[in-house]
Amino acid sequence: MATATMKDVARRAGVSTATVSRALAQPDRVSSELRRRIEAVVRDLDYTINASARSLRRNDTGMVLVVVPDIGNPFFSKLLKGVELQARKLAYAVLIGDTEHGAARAEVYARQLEARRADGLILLNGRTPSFAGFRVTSNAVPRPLGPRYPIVVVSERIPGSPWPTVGIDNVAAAERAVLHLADLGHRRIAHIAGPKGNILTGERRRGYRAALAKSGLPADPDWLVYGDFSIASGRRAARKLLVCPARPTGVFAANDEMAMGAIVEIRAFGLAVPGDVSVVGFDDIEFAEIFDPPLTTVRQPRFEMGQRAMALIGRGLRGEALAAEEVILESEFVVRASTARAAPAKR
Amino acid sequence: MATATMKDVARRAGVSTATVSRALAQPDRVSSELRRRIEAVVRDLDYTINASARSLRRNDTGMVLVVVPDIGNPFFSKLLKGVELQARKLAYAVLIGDTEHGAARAEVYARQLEARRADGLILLNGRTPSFAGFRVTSNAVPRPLGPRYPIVVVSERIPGSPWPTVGIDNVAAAERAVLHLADLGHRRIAHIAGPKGNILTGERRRGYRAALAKSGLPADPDWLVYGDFSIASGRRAARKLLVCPARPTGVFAANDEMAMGAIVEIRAFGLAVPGDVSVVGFDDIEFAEIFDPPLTTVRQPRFEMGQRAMALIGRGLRGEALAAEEVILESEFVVRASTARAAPAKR
DNA sequence: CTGAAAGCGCTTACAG
DNA sequence: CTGAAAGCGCTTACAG
Repeated sequence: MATATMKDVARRAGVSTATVSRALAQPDRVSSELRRRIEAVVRDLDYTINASARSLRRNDTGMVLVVVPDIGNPFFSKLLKGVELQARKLAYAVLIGDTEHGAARAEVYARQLEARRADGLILLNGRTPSFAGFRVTSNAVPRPLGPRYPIVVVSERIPGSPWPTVGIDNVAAAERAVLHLADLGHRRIAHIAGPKGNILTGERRRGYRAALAKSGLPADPDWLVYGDFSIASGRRAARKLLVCPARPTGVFAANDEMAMGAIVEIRAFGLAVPGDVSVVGFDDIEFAEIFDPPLTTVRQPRFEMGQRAMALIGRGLRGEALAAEEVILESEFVVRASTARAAPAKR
Repeated sequence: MATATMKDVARRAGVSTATVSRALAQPDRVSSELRRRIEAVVRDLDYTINASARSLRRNDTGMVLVVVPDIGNPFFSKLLKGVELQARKLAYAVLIGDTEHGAARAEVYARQLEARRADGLILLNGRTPSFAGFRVTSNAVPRPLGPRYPIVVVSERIPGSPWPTVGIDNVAAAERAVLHLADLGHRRIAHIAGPKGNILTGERRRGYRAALAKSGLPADPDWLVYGDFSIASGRRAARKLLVCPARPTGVFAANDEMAMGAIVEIRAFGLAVPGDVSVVGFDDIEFAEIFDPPLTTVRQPRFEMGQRAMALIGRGLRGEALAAEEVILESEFVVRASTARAAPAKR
């Protein structure tokens, strides 16, 4: 049995497809008698509109695409809920694409946008998709000059991009986290950074260095180790730090997962957290609070970040031009039990 | 500047749109000279096919929809990666819809399928969408008899549904978990169950009861508490259990988050885990291993579940009829440090 | 190997 | 308030 089309509905209701279309999209432009009749037939035939046909005709889709580097990361899932909520308010559906940290997948999803399968794009992966209106064509004419659809960047800033960005002040937040360790008397403070290419890595590392400089603390290159935001990489990083000639007593990790991994490894090494080593994370994911010890960390307003991003998309969708403004939301430093005063003996 | 269409490409390459279409979809059906010329123009104009137009014409979309009850739950995110991997192999893109445990959102997403925005559907939320070909129409003729697109159910079985289901044997896995506690000498074993309507809740509760019966252990109604799979609900449940007249020494939680929440609360109460109370979880999410204590739990082959589900969809997409078979994958019981022998004094 | 033409299922000015 | 008709951008038998 073939799916019913609008034509079937029209025939059965004894009206034109134009009227059916109106009855569904703008009910008050149709007499109430016809509307009722049409609605009955729609139910009867179990009619559902063909989204492709409507999209083709109206040149919009009612969908927004969100490109995420890793859907398994709790940081993103909460943010996505914010996007969803706002999208619902605006009557848009959200299409999520997981790039698994890869550029190839990111291109695949971005192409969905180019193919007009979505009306807007939220980028969480810090990459400019190659389409995005920047390509210089073979005859050296840069075209088109602007994107044809709203794009908003979240969390992982894309320097020089023409799109609005929603995020926090990572440098300041990182600096504050490290100053907290310094205030507690720690003088050998290490940093477990994110992956090297990542923009957040640079920003948080900058905050780390600034705090060391401000506090007059040394910056031993051994104390800077790179991870990839995973628990496993936090463990690996900690193993390196633990065998440093000058072992750090404070560690600032660029996210909570790496902080947790580090703590597990520090304890396996026979040291106490925070007794021997204090550890600070970043993000404040749900598990941070119930981890042992509960993690001192930087809380990002993840839900709000998602909401704001989608709200911006909504404005773009309504025809407003989106400037390259930066929306900087407040982060919050949350002190829990993974940090403590440095042991006097160690100083 | 308007987006280039196939017509623009055709004109500029001096061929018909038919040839452009072929050059893009079936390159070897076009002479290599033309193919090259067309490809150059495509690059030049930055042409991307209009997915709506193609979908409308070909009556397919190259997309598969996955309906998830909660994208923030690590159980699902890993499963989604399995879906993604397999989808990529089959050249399909994955559209994820988060229902946030609600029926309303589930309907919204399911409607996307009805509207032909996807070619197949993977249901992780244990609900039959109201469309799905089961509705009885107003004139009492049940139609259509079968779904018009492949549907696969994962994890949360839908009893009586005509679709293939991928999952584990939850009853057996739960029974095994509880027998583990019984074997350790625990005689007062509680269960933190999932939410009441959920199918998994019933299955795991059944396993719990079967194990008690087999071990000749009492089943105090006070020891059965319902949660909602969240950390917070695990904490609430533990608070109830801790004030039972006959306090349990073993707890089987229906997922890892609730187990973790319970452990936090048990410790806050002044008891040791596993010293005073042993706790078993379910799922083996990433955090289970680095939790303190590392969680004894049931490992579900999440990635494989996703892969298998998508593989089934793939077969359906190739025209094969999908039977209502159950694909039962092996789970694994993982013993870690959250369980220990019952204290003899307590017996 | 290539093109002319029909048609996928809608929406929307336009006319009445 | 309603309908006839054009057209959105593709694909694909069919003919050559």
